[in-house]
Amino acid sequence: MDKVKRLSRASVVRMELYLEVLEQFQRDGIKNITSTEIGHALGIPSVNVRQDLFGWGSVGRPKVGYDVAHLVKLIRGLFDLDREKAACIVGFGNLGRALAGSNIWSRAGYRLAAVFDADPEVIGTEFGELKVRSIAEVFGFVKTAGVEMAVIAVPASAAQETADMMVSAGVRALWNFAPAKIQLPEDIVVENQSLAWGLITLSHRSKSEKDKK
Amino acid sequence: MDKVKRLSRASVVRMELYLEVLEQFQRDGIKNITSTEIGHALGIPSVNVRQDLFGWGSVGRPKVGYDVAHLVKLIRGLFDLDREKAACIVGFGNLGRALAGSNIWSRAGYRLAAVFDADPEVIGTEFGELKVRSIAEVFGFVKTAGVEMAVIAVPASAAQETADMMVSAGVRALWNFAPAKIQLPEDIVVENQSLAWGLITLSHRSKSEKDKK
DNA sequence: TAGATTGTTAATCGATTAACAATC
DNA sequence: TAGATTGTTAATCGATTAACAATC
Repeated sequence: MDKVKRLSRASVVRMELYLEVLEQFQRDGIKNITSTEIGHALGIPSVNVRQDLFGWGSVGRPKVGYDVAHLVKLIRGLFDLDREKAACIVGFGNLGRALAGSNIWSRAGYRLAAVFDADPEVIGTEFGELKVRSIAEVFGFVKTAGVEMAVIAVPASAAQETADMMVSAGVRALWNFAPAKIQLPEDIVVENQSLAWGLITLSHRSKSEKDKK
Repeated sequence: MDKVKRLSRASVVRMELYLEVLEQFQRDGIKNITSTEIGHALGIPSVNVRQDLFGWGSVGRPKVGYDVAHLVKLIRGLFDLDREKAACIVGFGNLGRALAGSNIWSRAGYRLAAVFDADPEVIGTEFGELKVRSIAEVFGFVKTAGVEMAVIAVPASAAQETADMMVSAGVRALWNFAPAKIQLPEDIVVENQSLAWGLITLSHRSKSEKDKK
């Protein structure tokens, strides 16, 4: 078995930040950038930047730095941002609507192909170019449209059931906003982004900061 | 200086999950729970649970496990969830609305005290019991209402400026949804929850999963 | 050339996992 | 008592930081 090098999770988070800085530099027409400059823009040590980049095909020149365009291409490739991937949202409440209306999709290479809801009142209403579909259409649609990823924006009580349905319909990745732990086969990618957890973490960190004094 | 023990970030995330499991057990009227049961419910090893709990005043009895109510109180105390803290949202677009309408606040001990926006069209409109206020009111309101935390739900281009304003108005913690790195004094707590980053991470993990095969 | 910066290995640090004695 | 489970220390693992040679 080949030993596949893997980006640590911390590294992934930082790389996303590098990408933002790099694209800003690119827009400004700057051709080269040093690890020191990237680090400075983000408030992290330059060695951290170099270590993250090391081993992924980065090519930097001493005294000059890295080629901005090359680094952008490298990171976008690593993250698979340049391939268009079809996604859908399940649950069209406030959160589903907020996500549908945001501009995050294209930036990460996703195309929002469908929106599903269980509420007959909501089904059939239009949102931009999308029409809200019934949950009943999931199986057919996911297969024909080649949907790879589903956003779980349903109540916690329906999260597991919804996730199971999407996976058996053929979806390989889930972005879960329900405050519930979802159990799925290991080869399904689940990224949890429960807002409740974020808020609780914030409460904890605020308290810790206060306790310092 | 006293050496203050700190929860690692990973530990914080797990503790939030424990709390959910514990409160479920509590609703079911179960008095005791073992680390094995908690671990099993979440798919993590029991030793991990015990190690997280160790040193924070947990009291378990061999063969019996931990007292559910005691553990709940312990974690809620650690996270400061039982004290009512005033919060506000800045930016009342789709995301701000989704957050305002969600039920996450009380769970983490926050009370949504105000909503601010810059758009004259939006200012003055009502949302539940809240009226959308003008940004101009921030300084007065934060001080009199004792607002501790602000949600940054404005476009990335306005994030830094908005954050600076909130901090100088007296807010000590920020929950930042803008895909921008905000630079602030060290004693201000910033929790980043940029949705764009989550989506990019998902793209990366999907690709890694595919590459395994 | 001298100085700055990368590439890479080694050392440190912190978190997870293993081991096991204490105890109910 | 025997067995299960906690509490706690030690070992392992992985990520961060330090060090420094290579090189532009």
